[in-house]
Amino acid sequence: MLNIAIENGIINIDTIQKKIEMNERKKFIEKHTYSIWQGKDGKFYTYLPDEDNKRGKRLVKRTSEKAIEDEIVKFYKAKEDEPTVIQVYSNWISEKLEYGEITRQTKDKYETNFKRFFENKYLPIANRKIRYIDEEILESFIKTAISKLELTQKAYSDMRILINGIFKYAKKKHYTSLSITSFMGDLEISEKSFKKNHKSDCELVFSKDEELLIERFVMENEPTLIELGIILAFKTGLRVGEISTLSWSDVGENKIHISKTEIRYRDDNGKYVFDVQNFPKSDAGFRDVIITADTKELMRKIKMLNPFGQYIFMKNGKRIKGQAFTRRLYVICDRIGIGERSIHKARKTYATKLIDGNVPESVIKTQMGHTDIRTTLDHYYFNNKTESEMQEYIAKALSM
DNA sequence: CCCAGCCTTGCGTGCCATAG
DNA sequence: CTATGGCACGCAAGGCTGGG
Repeated sequence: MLNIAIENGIINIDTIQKKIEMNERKKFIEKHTYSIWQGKDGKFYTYLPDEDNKRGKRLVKRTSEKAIEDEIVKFYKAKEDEPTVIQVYSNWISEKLEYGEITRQTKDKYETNFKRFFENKYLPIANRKIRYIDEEILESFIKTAISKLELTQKAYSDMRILINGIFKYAKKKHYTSLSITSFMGDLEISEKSFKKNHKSDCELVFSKDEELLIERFVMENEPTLIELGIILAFKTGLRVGEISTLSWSDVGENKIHISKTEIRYRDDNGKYVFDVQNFPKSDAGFRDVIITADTKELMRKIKMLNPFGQYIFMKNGKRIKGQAFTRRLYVICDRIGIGERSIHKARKTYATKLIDGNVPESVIKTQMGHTDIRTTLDHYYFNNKTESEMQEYIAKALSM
């Protein structure tokens, strides 16, 4: 059983902080081989190793036992070469990067996650020596983060990846004896402790009417490239990263070939780099998306605005970034008085329409670029019907 | 679990229309 | 002619979600 500093059911962070310090302190004092004695003057004495001194040690004197212990702890702490959590973390991560086990984008992700979880203001452990992190501390660390940082399940799983990675690496290097695998196996965390981000269906897709309003709003004025790109998203279900990197050579008579996507990572100076990656999000992402007659018409309109560019969607000679589409869609939603939704919701709307339209699953999978139809059904299928439509469907079914 | 995208927000800047 | 303010986009930073 793990012990945890809990008072009235609430983890006491101060207690845990003290415990970390106590563990460190105990360790150092045990390590100290010279004895501590009280002299006739009532003061406390001990020796500390000192290579500069002829005797190889120097005598220290303090007025209290605690003060002399403080001095011992300070001394060994300064000499301490045992790594902190953050040091283990960065060694682990650079090793992984070196071996090509993770990509640059993942490193970025881990970096922000590490800051978020391990350097949080409630119970940070980044700068603690990893050897003194025991199971009790670790459990408090995890539970504090979950409750104070209001983590979702997903966020916790991100945190777990780091914890497992760091502690497995630390054990391999003999920085700690703690077995993270068995610790995690024993750790019980209630699903209830996680924050849920519940979103209703109408926040996740557009209804038929809303899509119509958007299209009308765009087409009634002089549509810009960005706006036409938004319409394209509704008509093809493409990811925004795919739209923003389309070239005319990708567009065929009846289909659009998807082979590129927008990526972002930090360069060595920490600056963000937006780039075009010559393969889509997943292998299934390579695909030919069938387009209909009205989409072809749309493509003609787009071509008139930028017929010769390297990319279809360009402004001032530069590729338009994915976020420009999302922003513009927000504004359009505001203008026509419907709830703001991102362009990715156009993809979900598209998928919902295909499913409701009884399109064969194999076709839906290809159009969406999914390897498994479950992905589409689980994450892209929502109820975007109005109440009267729903009533109609149900009435029809009941009368049969 | 590992990976890679998407989402949201703040800020800077250039453009444009309009007010002063 | 200049100040001002809205708008749209780029850049950053950090959080969330999807995919195999």
